[in-house]
Amino acid sequence: MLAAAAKAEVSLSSGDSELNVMANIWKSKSKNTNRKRFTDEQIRLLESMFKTESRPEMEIKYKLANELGLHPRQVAIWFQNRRARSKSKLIEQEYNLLKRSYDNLASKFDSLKNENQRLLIQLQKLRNLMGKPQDPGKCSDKECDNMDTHSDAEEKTNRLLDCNQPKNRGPLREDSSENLEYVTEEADILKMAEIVPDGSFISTGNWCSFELNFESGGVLDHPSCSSEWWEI
Amino acid sequence: MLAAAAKAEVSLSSGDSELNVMANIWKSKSKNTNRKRFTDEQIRLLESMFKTESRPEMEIKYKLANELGLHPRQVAIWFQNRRARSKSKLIEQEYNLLKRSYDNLASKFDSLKNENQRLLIQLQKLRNLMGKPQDPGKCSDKECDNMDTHSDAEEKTNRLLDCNQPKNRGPLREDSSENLEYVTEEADILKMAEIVPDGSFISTGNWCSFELNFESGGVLDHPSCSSEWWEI
DNA sequence: TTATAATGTAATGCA
DNA sequence: TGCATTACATTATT
Repeated sequence: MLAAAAKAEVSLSSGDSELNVMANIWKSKSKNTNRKRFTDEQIRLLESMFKTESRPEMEIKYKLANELGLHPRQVAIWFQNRRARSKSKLIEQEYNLLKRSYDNLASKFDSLKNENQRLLIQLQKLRNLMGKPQDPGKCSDKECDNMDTHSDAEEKTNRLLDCNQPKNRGPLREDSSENLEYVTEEADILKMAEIVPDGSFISTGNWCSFELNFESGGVLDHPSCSSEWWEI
Repeated sequence: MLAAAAKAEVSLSSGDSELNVMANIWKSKSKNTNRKRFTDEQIRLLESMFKTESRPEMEIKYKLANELGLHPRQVAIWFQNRRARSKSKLIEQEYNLLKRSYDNLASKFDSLKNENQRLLIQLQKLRNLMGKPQDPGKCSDKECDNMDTHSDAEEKTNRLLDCNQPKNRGPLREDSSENLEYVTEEADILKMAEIVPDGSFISTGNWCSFELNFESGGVLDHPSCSSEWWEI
């Protein structure tokens, strides 16, 4: 036995088959302590303890160990592993939560786009009804600008959305279909907007560039303040 | 180091209860002694193998084991553990990806909301420009007034906002009911915007009904922003 | 120094 | 074989 340990030590530097030796040692150990897999009873108590206190004091651990016929070390390790497990589970939960949130937001986004389109149509119809829609002198500068740049803004939105699509591979698989729908819809909206005879379509540079800015998320800590981008 | 190992061995032969043995083993702060870790060389080869094939054939495993001086079983287990590791890493990656996607979409949603609001305002302006806005039968009493319509829209969106505010801090809250509310919301807005007599949007229930559910939690999160309503 | 959180890794056992 | 679990190691922190 002692020879075996010595051999392990020696083979450390050789870095080869000492693993076998160690494996044997372990096996013999675990044969002695034939307690892989705690019993249900043990698990139950540990679990209930974990529920109230995920990181108990030494004393409690000792008490637990005593009650369960385990070594305090085993109890401590169990708690460690348990914490790790619960953490990784938490991550998964948060992922699912986030996923649902995303889907929800996506559907809202969709609805909002539809509404936007309808509003555009309404605007179109209204403008058509009024033969000569806007006379520049009448409306205040800003409002007038809004009017004139309406389709412009729309186009910006389109571009925004369009360039959103390719990089929006985030929400995994099924999202791609949504993206396609978005694209189609946006194209339609764009067509609608193009009907507008005011010709205020200014293909200003690519709005995608602004997209690239906030990839790290932190930039948009105040997303509701982002209204400036199309306010131009 | 060798002394430590020897100590463990001795306690084994002394025939103590196995718990004491384990205790001694633990206490013997096995510094470098217990090197069950594979060699860098071994890891390297395994790793490079894993890159090309994460679940190799039996034959390959045997060959690897032979080359590395490991048991085939060890090699198989290594691959298994390696796969598990890479999987959990993948989950984390996907979470981050999804998170970015969410933020991205949220900002787009925000922009879209702003534009939507703008469109509403424009519609209102146009309507005001036309002396005779809508036929009374269609629109509700309040909406037919000049800017009040707009205010109504704001109010509605405010409610939408309110129900969303609580989860403003992060996408971590469940909000399955929001969709329904939003749909109603949209319909109302559309109704408001509806001036063309196609009669598609007959008035539904009153939107006031859902103003009671939500506490305005995170409204103060972005006090400086005028876009609080329409907020997610 | 001890203790332990956090992370990684080898191995076990069951379905 | 896949998966959860046990045990242990390593590193960093206090």
